[in-house]
Amino acid sequence: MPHADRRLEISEAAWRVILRDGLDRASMRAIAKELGATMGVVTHHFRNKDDLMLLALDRVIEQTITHMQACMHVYAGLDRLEQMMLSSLPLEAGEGDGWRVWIAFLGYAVGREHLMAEHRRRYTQLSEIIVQELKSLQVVKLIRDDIDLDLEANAIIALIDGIGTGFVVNSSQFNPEKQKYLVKRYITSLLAKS
Amino acid sequence: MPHADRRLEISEAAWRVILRDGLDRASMRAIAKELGATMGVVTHHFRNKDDLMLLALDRVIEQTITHMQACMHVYAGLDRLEQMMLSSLPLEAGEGDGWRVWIAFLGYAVGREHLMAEHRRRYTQLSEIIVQELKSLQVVKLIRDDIDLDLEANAIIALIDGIGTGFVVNSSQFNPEKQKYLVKRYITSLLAKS
DNA sequence: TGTAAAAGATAACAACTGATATGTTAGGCT
DNA sequence: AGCCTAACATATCAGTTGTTATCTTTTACA
Repeated sequence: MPHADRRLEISEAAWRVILRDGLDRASMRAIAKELGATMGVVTHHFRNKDDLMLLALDRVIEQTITHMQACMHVYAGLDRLEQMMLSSLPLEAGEGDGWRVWIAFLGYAVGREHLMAEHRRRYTQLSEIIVQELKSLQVVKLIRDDIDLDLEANAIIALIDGIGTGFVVNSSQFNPEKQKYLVKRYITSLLAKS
Repeated sequence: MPHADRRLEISEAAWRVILRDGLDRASMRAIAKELGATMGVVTHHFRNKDDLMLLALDRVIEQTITHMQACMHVYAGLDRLEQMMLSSLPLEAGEGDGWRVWIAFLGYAVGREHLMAEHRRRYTQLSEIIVQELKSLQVVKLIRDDIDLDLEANAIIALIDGIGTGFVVNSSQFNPEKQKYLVKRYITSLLAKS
């Protein structure tokens, strides 16, 4: 495997082309040009285009999960759940790029079962993390004990996805405060009655 | 403008190609072949490819809104809000196709501001309908009067989007009962205290 | 310093794209 | 019948795509 750093640079150039021109116009030539190089660089570091796109896609979700797990080490209890949810959202301006690329790839996966399976794999992975988080909150009786953990985890992902999608379509409708409010309100609905 | 019926047939063929092969592989030749005809049919009824895609996209959202407004005439009160939300969801098997095509187009709109603006237009339209519905429920004191209507409408759309997206990625996680449960639970959180 | 491998550049390829021009057929109207 | 227009078919165009092979340059190491 050639130097991983160069591969990352190329995948970042791919991101920029996708964001500027669209995923279907992110040809290997356009990506090389964005990088300020020729096609030879791209073909030397990637077997084929699918190989390149797979890395670009991986970096979207890996970034999310990494960011999320970083928050998990800092916080605890209900704060941790809140931060996990907030860390995925496009709170600050410019953080919408990850969401835009992700949506481009999700749309690209329609009609490509193997790519959709990759998305499904990541969804399941994310769901398991949240289930475990909810379970630990249930053990210490911070949230209700009659919660269907699997369903609740999927509902949380649905809420985050919905907000992220809404932000991509119309960023003005979800400023950071509104995003935080929706997350906090959701968590409140899970609290154990005291 | 040539016969509208034929244009609809072509746009339906486009849907089938998009669902089977992906949006970026829905070439005019592939669509014509799916229709059982040649390119001449497509070029005769559509100015260019954008014209075709615009119609295919319009039919996604128009279908949703039509379906929603049909429910609005039948039900009333809180039931009406519930039905409005449920009517957009992929409750029955095969109803996910609309969602799949919509997601394909949303991903396609990344990097194409004029297409994203079209999505934004529809989002706003949908939001206004829901705001009006919530307002009428507030007037008759069925839901709390301290609700930020704009934010709440966007939150409802976010929930629906999230569920729809989750269904497209992994249809097994949201069977009809779970979808209904999430919608009902959400509506419950809006109820006026009695 | 010499050399082998990695990195990159260039060129060519067949396949496919959207657009367009032109040829052919069918149906309605006078 | 004659004619005209919509509907469709066919062919061709330049441009772009991913892939591959073959060059040149740079880098690392002995």
